[in-house]
Amino acid sequence: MEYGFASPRADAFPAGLRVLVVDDDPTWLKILEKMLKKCSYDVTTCGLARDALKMLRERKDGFDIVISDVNMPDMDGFKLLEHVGLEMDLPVIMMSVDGETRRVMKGVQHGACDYLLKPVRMKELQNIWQHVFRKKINEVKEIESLEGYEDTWIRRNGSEGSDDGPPSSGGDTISVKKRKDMENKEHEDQELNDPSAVKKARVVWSVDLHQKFVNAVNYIGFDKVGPKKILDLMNVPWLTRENVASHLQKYRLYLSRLQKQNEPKVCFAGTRQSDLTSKDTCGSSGLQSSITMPQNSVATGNYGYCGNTVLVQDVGPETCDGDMKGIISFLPVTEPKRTLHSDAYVPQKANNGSRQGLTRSCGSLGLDANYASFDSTIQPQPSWSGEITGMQFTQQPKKEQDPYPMSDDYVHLPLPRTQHNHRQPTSSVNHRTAIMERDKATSAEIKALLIGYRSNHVKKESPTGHTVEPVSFQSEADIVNPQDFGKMSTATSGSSQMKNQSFSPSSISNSEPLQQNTIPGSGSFLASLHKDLEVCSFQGYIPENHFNNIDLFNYDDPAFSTNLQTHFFEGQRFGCDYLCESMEYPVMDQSLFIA
DNA sequence: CCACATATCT
DNA sequence: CAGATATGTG
Repeated sequence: MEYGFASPRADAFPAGLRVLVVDDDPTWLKILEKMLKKCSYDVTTCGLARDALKMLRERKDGFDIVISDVNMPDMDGFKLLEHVGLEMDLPVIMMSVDGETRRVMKGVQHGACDYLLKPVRMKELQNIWQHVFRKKINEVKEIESLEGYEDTWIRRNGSEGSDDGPPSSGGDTISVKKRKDMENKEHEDQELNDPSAVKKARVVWSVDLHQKFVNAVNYIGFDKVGPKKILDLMNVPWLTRENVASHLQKYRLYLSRLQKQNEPKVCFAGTRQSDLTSKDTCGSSGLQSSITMPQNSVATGNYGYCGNTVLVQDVGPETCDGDMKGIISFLPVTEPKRTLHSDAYVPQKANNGSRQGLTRSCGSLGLDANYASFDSTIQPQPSWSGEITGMQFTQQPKKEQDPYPMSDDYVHLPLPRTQHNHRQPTSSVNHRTAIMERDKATSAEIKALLIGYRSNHVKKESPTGHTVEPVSFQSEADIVNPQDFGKMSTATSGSSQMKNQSFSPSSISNSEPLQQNTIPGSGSFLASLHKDLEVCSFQGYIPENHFNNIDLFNYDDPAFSTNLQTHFFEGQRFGCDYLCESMEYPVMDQSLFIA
């Protein structure tokens, strides 16, 4: 079966993979070209990012993958990456001479599917096709995940503009549809001419969909969510308000359950983070935190499970340094959520009470304190939202139970995917049509590992039209002092405290940071989570490709991804560039990685 | 009537 | 259990 590669030589895949290499250094360009050709790839080189972009735009389906240098005079490699991610959803591999983590981090955050260090080795190039392949697979999965929607899904084809992706292997697509049609037919027979009697197709909240949902929720702000708003934000045509409402109901339930679980153990072990004002530049700080964190936690012996512990153990300290892969896996970034003013803890109607509490606590989970200071800034989202254990958004019932749409990159690189999924509001939605046979083995293995989140960014405007804080702000506030990670611990269920935060950055305290998840033995949630992690992540693969890390990362990643996405999205929305500058994702949800 | 929360059903 | 649907409220 073909994989939908537009490549003329799809049959010989990966030979013929169309690679676009962008590097301002002609020497490198030559070298790479040679190497790539040796791999039987169809190589196109380009010395200017601008030209590359132009080329890509002109020949939308002309390439399968892009390899770009980071440092280029005319256009920052990241910028290019960003554009590619947004406009054509192609896998992009970044490369540079130095492996400065911050840079790599940035690349990753911008959606690079891999990051190569020069000199690039043949072996690495030989394997780049994996990214393309993986992407294809993901696309397929995505489609599959829509099967549950029966006819509704068809609309996707029509309504969504698709710039995306290579023409699918229509055959499969069709077959998928066919099946649906059949199903519908059956129903129709029963309900014949009374359309009103027809039951609505059940919405299957795939990881993906859920992801969007969570994104929307976060975006709106926990205390302000409403089905309608979410629906709008999600921008999923066939979804109804009821669907969302229902899901929201479950979601809340889930969250409150979660909260309850952790609530009891309240304690303060957090340290004050007296001044966060340090003006660290994004990426770096995030990175730093992530990297250091493990060490700290280990050293400190504190709640070792500050998430990364697991990773630490597996990865080994060395990783904390040069090894990108390792680092990346630490990327427990999380992103602050913007909220209209969530700190304002506006008491709502009585019946909202519970929710409020929830909100609050969620906040606390995510270093709320840090964000609390700004009004319409960000708010950490309940990172655990939707992940793992509890709320199980459907694992697609269909074909093999691959619950998680694979994300592009996991298989071999530990890069969380951020990328290409972010689309401009307008161009939104990918249209994936390719369907291919799934590599069973692969999927089985990876299966639960990742939750590829695919973002779909939210719509354009904040519904309320409120403005967004300057990002820089965010950066400062969000940055988490690595040192504090080791000490994170529980806190009261934040609510009370949070709401009274005196919104001043300096007073930010970390006292109630990761509370819930961090709590030792705080319940089965953790326990089970841990188990899951172990089971899913390590089985069999540890030794390989940093899998362990990525696995972990992705595994519970919905939150992360969400965050990343959101953040990214915001970046786009608000201009963009801040992304590059303030991409730092505070480390936080390590709790999710509890060991 | 709408949007929402909540309860209950499937 | 997840999601749909019914009911009640503002």
